[in-house]
Amino acid sequence: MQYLIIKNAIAEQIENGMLEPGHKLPSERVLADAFSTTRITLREALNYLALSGKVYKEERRGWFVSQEALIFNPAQELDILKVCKKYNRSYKTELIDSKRILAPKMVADTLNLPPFSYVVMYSRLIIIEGRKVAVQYQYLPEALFPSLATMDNDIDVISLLKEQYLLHCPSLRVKVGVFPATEGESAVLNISSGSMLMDIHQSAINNNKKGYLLQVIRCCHDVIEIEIK
Amino acid sequence: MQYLIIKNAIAEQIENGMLEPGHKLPSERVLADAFSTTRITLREALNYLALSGKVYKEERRGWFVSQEALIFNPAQELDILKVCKKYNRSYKTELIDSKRILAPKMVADTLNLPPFSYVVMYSRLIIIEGRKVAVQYQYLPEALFPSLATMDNDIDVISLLKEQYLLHCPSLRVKVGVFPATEGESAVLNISSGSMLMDIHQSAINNNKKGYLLQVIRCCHDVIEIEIK
DNA sequence: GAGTGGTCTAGACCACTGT
DNA sequence: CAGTGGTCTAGACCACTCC
Repeated sequence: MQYLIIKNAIAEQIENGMLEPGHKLPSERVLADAFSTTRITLREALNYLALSGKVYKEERRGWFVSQEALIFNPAQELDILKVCKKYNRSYKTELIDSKRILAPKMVADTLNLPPFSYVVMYSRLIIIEGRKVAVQYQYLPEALFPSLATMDNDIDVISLLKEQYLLHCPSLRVKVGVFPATEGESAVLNISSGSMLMDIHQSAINNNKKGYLLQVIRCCHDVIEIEIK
Repeated sequence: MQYLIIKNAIAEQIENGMLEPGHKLPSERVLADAFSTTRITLREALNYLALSGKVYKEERRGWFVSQEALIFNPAQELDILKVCKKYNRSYKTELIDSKRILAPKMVADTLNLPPFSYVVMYSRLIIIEGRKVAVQYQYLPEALFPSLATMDNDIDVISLLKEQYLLHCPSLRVKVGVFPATEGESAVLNISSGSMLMDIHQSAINNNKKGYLLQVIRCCHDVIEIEIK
């Protein structure tokens, strides 16, 4: 199988440090020529390489060498940017949207909200080392955070929680899966529609079974490794 | 984009119950004809559909409709077959291999073993509803289970642990990721080389920091959803 | 042995990116 | 505007599965 040979050849170049994290690979046509094959076969090799987390693709921009994965413990940590800091990675977030909505079923179920509850939702784009790597959604029940309903601006949800609630919360409930990107996520992350994202749900529930935060992180799978201790 | 239209059309058939879990889809050539396209484009649609966990492929056998995912809590449960029982799914395991080996670095690190420790390793194939869905590896330090070294046969590791150790273990340490199948795994699972598998590491460490089990489950990603409470 | 999926060729056109 | 990736066509041959 030619595509496996090509995949391994490129993987070796990366492991030997010939291609540094973040760098762009030569264009598909150049690589196809170099391996005396067609673009279809070459793309097959790159797609498999991407599954292994060694390279990633940005829509219409090309293929890039992945950084080493960040190890993240979603049962104890809400703030993924803190992990970036630990790894000395540059990072940035951008507010995509914030709004007050009727709690969707998934949110209401997770946070044990009564019917017709409103939640405030923030969605943010997470950018690490200049790469758009994840979308983060935070849902806060309006009943517990009445002041939020009147705020349009970005706020630091995690600090807010720490002040008000987090001390009473022994640990987070976590759900992890792998699901394809929605249209919207593909657009903001610059990835092809339907690519696979790692899906991390973290919910903070107090001892009275009241949920005060659901955070959903949808992240390119080569970026994060999950470890729960 | 034609392939997205095809993907959605097939997804709709599944959601409407026209295609039942476990059933085989028509052949690629038939489907390509039905959508007036080429096999390449049709395969692209199916590949994306597979990412979303709605269908899966068996090597050279065809495409099948996925079952609903099992929800599994790896922080509290070692035995995935118990979960099958809960969901009323038929299941079976087959011993692939059992041997005594020098602990690989990953195992020694996880279980805090001294250099040159031996471990006993069992690998098993997990079959649910007739489908080969996962490979399970169990590593037990020989020092803690001296009787195992002389045994060739299959044993129920989980029962053994429960008897000897598990009562002292408050919870398991878990690591989750997404990694491609190795050659060997592809072969036993009947999936294409390099397809994506969900990777679940569970380690049982006692209060003296002695590790007495590392279990690694490598599972088709449409089969399991992970939930940690 | 017929049919299937796995792999590959050799092109093509379009929309978009980067300069 | 040149070059890139995204998508698609219309074939082909092989190895394997299933009957």
